[in-house]
Amino acid sequence: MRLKPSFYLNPDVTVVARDLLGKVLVTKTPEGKTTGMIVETEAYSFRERGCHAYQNRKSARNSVMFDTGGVCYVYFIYGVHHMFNVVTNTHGLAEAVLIRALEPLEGIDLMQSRMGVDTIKRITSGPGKLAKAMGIDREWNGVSLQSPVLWIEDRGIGPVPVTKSRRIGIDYAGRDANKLWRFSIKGNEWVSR
DNA sequence: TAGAGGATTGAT
DNA sequence: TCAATCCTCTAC
Repeated sequence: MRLKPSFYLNPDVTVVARDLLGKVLVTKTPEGKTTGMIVETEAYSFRERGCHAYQNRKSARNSVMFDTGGVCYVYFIYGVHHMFNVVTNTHGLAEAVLIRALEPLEGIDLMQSRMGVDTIKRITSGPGKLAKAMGIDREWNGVSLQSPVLWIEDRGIGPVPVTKSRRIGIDYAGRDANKLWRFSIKGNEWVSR
């Protein structure tokens, strides 16, 4: 069952990040449908330095973060990778959850062909890789999670055991880099390295 | 308008 | 540990 718009409006982005674990991300493209269970996320808020929208800094790139929760925020980085985020909270309060790893469920053949490999292991274990495997690029920026080509659904997996840790790659954020805002399913073999 | 650097990855 | 590689932001 597809997550309702209200799910994304929670004023605490860390709660959404945790609750997304065990949910299933679905994309549909002309090539086909791919799905994967979310096993690792990170929370970002305008209130802290690790975030693109820190201190409400708004730009052409991150403007989608200021939208009402329930759309996706996709950006290109390092000249190589796309990052897929879920925007949360109400309009004007820029918060988002970065999806860092999935457990592939359906459309695995398609994911493998997009990645140019024939193994299932580690094809979605990292934010850059899962965006590629799911066929997501910056053309998807701002797309609603209620759209017919992109959504997240609850398959009744229920509460999962959660591991909290520091976020990755934001050493420049000073004290905020120490926040335990990375969430993963405890013991899951599909989390990023 | 030029220059620096980034919410990463995979190979060395 | 380092290069790939390009878009965005900042400063001039």
